[in-house]
Amino acid sequence: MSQNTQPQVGQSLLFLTDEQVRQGIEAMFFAYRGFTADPDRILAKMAYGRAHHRAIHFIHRAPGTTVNNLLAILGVTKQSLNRVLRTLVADGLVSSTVGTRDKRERHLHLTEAGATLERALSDAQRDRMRSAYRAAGPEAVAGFRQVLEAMMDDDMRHAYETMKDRTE
Amino acid sequence: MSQNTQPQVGQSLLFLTDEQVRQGIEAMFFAYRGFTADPDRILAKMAYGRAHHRAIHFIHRAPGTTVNNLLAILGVTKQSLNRVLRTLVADGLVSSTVGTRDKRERHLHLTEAGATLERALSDAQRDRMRSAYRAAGPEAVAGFRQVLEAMMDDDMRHAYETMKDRTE
DNA sequence: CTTGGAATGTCAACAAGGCTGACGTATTCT
DNA sequence: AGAATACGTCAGCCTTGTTGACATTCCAAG
Repeated sequence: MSQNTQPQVGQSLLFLTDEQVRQGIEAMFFAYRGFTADPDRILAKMAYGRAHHRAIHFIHRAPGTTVNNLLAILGVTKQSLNRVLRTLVADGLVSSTVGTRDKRERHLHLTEAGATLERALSDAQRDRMRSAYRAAGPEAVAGFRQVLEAMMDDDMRHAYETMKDRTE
Repeated sequence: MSQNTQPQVGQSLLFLTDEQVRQGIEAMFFAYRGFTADPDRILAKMAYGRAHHRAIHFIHRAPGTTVNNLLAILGVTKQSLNRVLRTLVADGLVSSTVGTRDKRERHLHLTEAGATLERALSDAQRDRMRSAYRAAGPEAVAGFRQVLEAMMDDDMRHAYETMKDRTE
């Protein structure tokens, strides 16, 4: 674990000290708390949690997505997602319509009310992200994204790239 | 990645499109999953969860820390932390000793067994972080850290800086 | 046409890990 | 002496994850 005691190795190796890496780990931990803090505050006022936010986010992002697809993106069991989805449908934030080609599938869309909540949540989260971006600058943002992408599991990176490409 | 096709407009405004920011949000979501995946696998084999990992991590990081201090860093209630701490002490991974200066305080340390688990967990997590760092390169890492720091709440940034400085 | 399998949904039970509120005990500070 | 602090604990609640079992609906292959 304790590599890099030789001085001449150059940054390409030197910057990877355990200490450096662990600071990254802690930064990730603390930053994720900030990342979720604002939407969490909004959600707490209603009877919703982070799971509802995630569902709403990705339904907004990929309208008409199927339950199975959403399952894969969110990485939870269908029972777990179903509980969340049921309340969202019951509360009129999400519509679940039977598929036309394959009637076993349900296609999920946000209703007006759902879209309104989505906007409130993502505005809050984007504001923080935007000011972090602004504070750090464009090059930092590029690096930020590069490291995050390299940190993902392969299948998650694939899901991420797919969604990314949809709007580029 | 493909904004800024107009060269002269200036990155300072252009790079902050909603789309760009939202991709950052999703990158953060997917990356955090990768970030926790490896330790989670280890912890699942024992009867432990992410909460135990966090406690162990910060006790390792700040040996002798008090319960109150740990509370503040982790951002949970003492009841919640106590539940975790109780099992860790009972299992002989953490020692809790009465303070010398102030006998109300308990100072927390990892035992040998606790340190061994800590190493296993952080090795797994560091490996992923390290390879992400390596893939992205030193400048990307600097940017990554800058954005994360800008994303934290003020008090968390303070806690983070304090711990960072301890070893610099 | 029947049957097997896939996609979806539902019910039940359970666990982790957050939370609040209340209370008790040491200890320290004022 | 009395207030404040640090810690532990009991009890109860919530969200969100898990398994397991089972029904329904539909597609497709035999």
